[in-house]
Amino acid sequence: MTPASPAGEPALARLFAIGYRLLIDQLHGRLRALGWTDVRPAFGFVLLAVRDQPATVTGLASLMGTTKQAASKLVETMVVSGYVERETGARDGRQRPVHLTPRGKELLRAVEQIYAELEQEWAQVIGAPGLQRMRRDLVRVLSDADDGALPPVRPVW
Amino acid sequence: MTPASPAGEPALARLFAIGYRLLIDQLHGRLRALGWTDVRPAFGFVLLAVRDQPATVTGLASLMGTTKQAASKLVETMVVSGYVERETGARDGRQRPVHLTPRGKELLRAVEQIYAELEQEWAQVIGAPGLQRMRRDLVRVLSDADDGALPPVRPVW
DNA sequence: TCCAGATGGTCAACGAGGTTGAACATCTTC
DNA sequence: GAAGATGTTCAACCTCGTTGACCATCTGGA
Repeated sequence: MTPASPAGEPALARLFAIGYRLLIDQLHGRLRALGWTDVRPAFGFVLLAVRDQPATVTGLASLMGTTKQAASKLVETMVVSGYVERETGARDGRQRPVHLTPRGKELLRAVEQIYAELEQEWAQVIGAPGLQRMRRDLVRVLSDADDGALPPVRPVW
Repeated sequence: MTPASPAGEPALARLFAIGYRLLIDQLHGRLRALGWTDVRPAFGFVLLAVRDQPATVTGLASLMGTTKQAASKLVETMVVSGYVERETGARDGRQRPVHLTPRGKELLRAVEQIYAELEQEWAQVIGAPGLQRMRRDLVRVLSDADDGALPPVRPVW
């Protein structure tokens, strides 16, 4: 549902949906142009989550707002593509922490590079301060709705 | 993909995704509480599109950024639920324009009421001017990317 | 110490909601 | 008037999520 606002201005919900799609599509378009052809939108969540330290499947699931099963499938896909690996022998024997492979780190670098360019292009339209204000206000209102922390996202689409 | 920004601030793409989900989930939660239990997120696109005049299936598809087949299925679902009807005997005999039923108008009213409340609540956190600025900047940057008009959204999720 | 319950992970079956491909009716144009 | 374009729908399929069941491992209290 993306209703219009009272005054006939486009609803924020609709604008968010369009903005998300636009950024994601552009990011993946440029990734594809660079040869990264097997990257799914949801990969980004995992890449970032395991960027600095390994993460468990359950942790990923709660981060993304999906079930453990869905997160497990996603990890499996990324393992097959060679972006992450499952560890064995963690302190807690039930866990199978996930970490980046060298290829995964390469992809992460490409993603960060491209995404920075995209936000840069936005800054050229609404100005860098406008961009920062938008980010700050969004963080404020979204964490307010979830007592202080950013809620999970479902990487649907 | 929703990478982090250079400085470690949350990526706009992620914030948009969270914001969209939040608004949509809250809207549907309140709709459900009022007894509207068979409303799917994508219904909103159709409700608004046919608000003032009928729309064709093809028009709805291009508005939402999906195939005509998907739009046709969506319309069929809404017909079954009693929110819209297909017209017959349009000027162009191929078309079967879709318009709101009384029940559909009722739902539209409820949606607009609730959605206005939600944006109102946002305004209480970031201020009405902040909300308007966010909307204005989003419209600016999004229509800039699509030569002047707001691009379609895929109502996935 | 040991067992009941909680937690991490995966397999299997299923469902929602999109896509592609094909068919058919109607319009448009030369 | 016939050839192609356009509007709509049917059918088959695919992706990616869910629920339900199951197993392995950890943890806490009797």
